[in-house]
Amino acid sequence: MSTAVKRACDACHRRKVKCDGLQPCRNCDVSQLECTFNAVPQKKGPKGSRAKVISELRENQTRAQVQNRNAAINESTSIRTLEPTPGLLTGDMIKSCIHFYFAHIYSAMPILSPAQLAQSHIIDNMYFDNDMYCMLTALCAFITMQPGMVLPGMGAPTDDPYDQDMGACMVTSSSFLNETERVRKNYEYTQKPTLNTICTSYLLFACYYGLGMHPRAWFYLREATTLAHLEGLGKEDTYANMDPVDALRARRLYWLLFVAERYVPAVQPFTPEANCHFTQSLRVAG
DNA sequence: TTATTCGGAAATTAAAAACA
DNA sequence: GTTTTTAATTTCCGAATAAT
Repeated sequence: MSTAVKRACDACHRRKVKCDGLQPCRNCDVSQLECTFNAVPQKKGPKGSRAKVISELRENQTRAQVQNRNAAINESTSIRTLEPTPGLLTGDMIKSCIHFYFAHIYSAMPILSPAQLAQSHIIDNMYFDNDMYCMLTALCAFITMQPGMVLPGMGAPTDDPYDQDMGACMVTSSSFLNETERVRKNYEYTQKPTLNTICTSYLLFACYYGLGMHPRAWFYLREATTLAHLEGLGKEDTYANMDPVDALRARRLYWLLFVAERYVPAVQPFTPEANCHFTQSLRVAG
């Protein structure tokens, strides 16, 4: 390799080509450029304390390691949090809510089938069926906020809707509500909606309506209605090929949505009484 | 085919640190 | 003080790209 010149001219420096150091240099001569040395060379060598640079690098590396670790933790957490939470929805809770539903709600909201929910494998398989899991969590969220509902393992209900048990019910209901929405992000429920998908949207509407969160409630009502139309529940032909039990559910669900969009009062502040009023208004409309 | 550009390896240089 | 280490800067090789 040829030795480097002491200093390359401005043009050779800019062009990153070897300068022969002559005046003018061969490159400038061939290119018919003025061969100049106007650039002021920078001072070479470290500036300031080297120890400072090393400690700064160490600090940066440590910071990067911490950030990477936090990112890894966040990533694993975000993946985990979209899965159903083991143990949150117990068999006892589901059975209690289903019992309460058929005893007090079914007459006003007959969108679930007693025969279908009586099958024991539903609870056993719910962790493998996001649609069913979300429908059950939404159902439990709605039922546990109903006045008179007693959580499994708690005492008899009182007449005071603001007592401690009622508070526990609302906390439980809220956790089921969050669980439903969280797990729903885990799969594309709008791609192949089922009756349970539409029921879940409807139950979310009912929950948020009961909580006085009307914009969110109307969002879910509209979602349920849109999914129902996409599935053709507004056409009689759709029911011809359906299982008779599902057809009955679907027909009731469609008309319940129809009624809810037109007759449920638009704005009400949340109170337990308002929640009762909502359930009663469904009975009247039905 | 020739000319030009430019990424980056290697060389150069000087300041800071280590050592006697 | 001298030597070693480290880091900033420069030179220019050679691959990629553009121009003819």
